[in-house]
Amino acid sequence: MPTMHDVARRANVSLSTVSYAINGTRPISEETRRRIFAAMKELGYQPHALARGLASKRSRILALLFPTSERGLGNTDLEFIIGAAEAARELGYHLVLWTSDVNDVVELRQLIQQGLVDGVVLMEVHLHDKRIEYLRGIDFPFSVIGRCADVAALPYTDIDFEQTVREAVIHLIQLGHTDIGFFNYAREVFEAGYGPAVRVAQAFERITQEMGVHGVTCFCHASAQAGYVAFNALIDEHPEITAIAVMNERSVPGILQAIDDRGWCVPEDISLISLVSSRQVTEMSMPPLTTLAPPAAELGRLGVELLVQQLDGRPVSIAQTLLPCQLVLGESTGARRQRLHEPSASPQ
Amino acid sequence: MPTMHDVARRANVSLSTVSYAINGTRPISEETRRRIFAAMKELGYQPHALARGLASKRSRILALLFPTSERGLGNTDLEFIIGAAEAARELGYHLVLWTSDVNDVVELRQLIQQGLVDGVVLMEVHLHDKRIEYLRGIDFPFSVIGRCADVAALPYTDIDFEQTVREAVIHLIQLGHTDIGFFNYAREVFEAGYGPAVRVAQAFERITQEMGVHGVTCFCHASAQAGYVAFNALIDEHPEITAIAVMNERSVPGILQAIDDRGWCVPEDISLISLVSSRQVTEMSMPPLTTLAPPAAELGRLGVELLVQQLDGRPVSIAQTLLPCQLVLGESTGARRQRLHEPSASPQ
DNA sequence: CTGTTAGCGCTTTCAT
DNA sequence: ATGAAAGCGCTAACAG
Repeated sequence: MPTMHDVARRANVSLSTVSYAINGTRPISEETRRRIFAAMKELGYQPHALARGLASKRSRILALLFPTSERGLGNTDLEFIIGAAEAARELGYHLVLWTSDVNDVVELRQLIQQGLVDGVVLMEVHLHDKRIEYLRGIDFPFSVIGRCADVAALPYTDIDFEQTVREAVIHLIQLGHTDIGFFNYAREVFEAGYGPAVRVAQAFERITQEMGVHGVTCFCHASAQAGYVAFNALIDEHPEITAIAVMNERSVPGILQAIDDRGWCVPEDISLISLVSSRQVTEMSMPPLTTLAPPAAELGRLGVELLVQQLDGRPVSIAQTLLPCQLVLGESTGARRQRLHEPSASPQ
Repeated sequence: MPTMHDVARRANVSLSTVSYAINGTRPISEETRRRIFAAMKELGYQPHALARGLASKRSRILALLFPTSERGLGNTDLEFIIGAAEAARELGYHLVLWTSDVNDVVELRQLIQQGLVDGVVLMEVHLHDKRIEYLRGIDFPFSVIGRCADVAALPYTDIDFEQTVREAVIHLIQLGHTDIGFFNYAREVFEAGYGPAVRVAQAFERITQEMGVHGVTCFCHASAQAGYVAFNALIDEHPEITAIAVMNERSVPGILQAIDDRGWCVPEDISLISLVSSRQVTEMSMPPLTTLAPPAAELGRLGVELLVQQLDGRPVSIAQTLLPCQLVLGESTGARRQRLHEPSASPQ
């Protein structure tokens, strides 16, 4: 494996000149740089990452911290990760995956003290996240996918939940729906202050009111069974509802089943829109769901870019970005119509 | 940030003694090692990963090569990754995620030449994989999740497709089914020699024959629509079929819809079993599917362990492991029954 | 059992 | 515009 020394000799220059040529850290005559790069190519030279990192005190390695044990990683999380990995690569960084508990500051400190990484990207942040406190305390570069409570000077990227809900509601209104149900996460999750649950709930209230339509919120655990039960309860109490927005994709199969059991059809008798579900997931439904697909890969990408911006010392003026979800039309939403069958409390 | 030098002075020993104490590379008197570790603790010392790697020529960093553009990321892939990441951590290694094209040997070479990683784990290998040829050629440590054609001396781990199919068929037979349909991937995929498609097909043929039941194989693209069409075609031609095993989970929603359109019920009129689908995916169906869930996390873990074994110079005698899928009972399989409604070629 | 020292391959002053 | 040389923090001969 050729070293810089080999390149230097072959190009008839000193070792340091090669270094400067590679890093562009100081002017090199055109002739010299040509020779150097030629020598590099001939030798198939690649700078040694560890040596470079040790000498420059910049490893060009980032860590992506993602808690494993949380609420079960979904399909979207993989896209985050891939997005982050690709962004890192394009920016000339390596990405190491670091699975750890959300609140385990000890492990985080160990990771950082090893001097391996220049900065970290956090996923699944809590509203009051120990890790963020710690990183702020020691002034170690980081960025966040999601948001904690105190976002002052926090470099983060997150989904624009306001826009997401607005677009969903507008879509339904345009189809003629004026009575809209909303399935949030379970009440516990909401009350624990899980960001997305809270933000979407607030947005739904505000926007339905603003638009002058009738909105009914209900909480629902992340399971088909819960969806089945919750749907029936909701419709029994609010038979006027003709469209439902679901924040909680795991409950969708149950909802669909409940609809079917009433002898209803989607979207003829009721429209269904999923609120932050990836295309992949919604395509697994029959009929394929209309959804507001989250920009998962972009979020991962942006998380990395935010971090690299800091590391490369560029101005980080606007380091807070909200990304919109994108309306993907499936076959689960349609024009409001009079239902052929009267709703009945018990199916069949 | 304290260095080894600091520890040495505080413990009143030479720098090298600290090194030896940490690495256990040579005997240290109990008294001395006590002092050293005390000093380390007091200073909160952590060895510098880059320096250590540079000096020892072992970075303790692994790369997970993850081809992104292939056949769309599945839910299982994330579990692979997590499994691998956790295993690496437990073994004292870091894991960098390297997304790249399956056939891009150039990038792989660049990665390796940087000297950053001690070895690589490959995912999504092809039967004739350029990367494997390359790695074998330069004798660089690696392991494989999946299998290529020439497995001689190949350190790999993969799903035991034979066992998977056998268990599925037995499950169905025990429920009384004797006419079983099998949905493979698309014909092109099969003919291109995609390992899982080929292996499962062979296993299905052999096992149904061996068990003396009637098996019908069909190919099907990975979409709900394809599933819908393929199911109807299959049943029209083979109305005797009462159970179906699906290798291709993306077609399942279409199959379910087709069943429903005939006025049939799952599992009363027909049983459905999914062949290598994660629990997560099968739970999204209504009813939840019976599946043979792949040991995704274990595969990832094992891939890393296989690699680390080589790196740590342990005997790698049995470096080829097949892992079984696990039968997870859903509600999509049940006893064979006389169908109430006669099958009809065109639904409704 | 412990210390001394020469690198690992590169960056970066300090000179010229 | 280029070179020489001092480290970065650690490992691993070599010496005792």
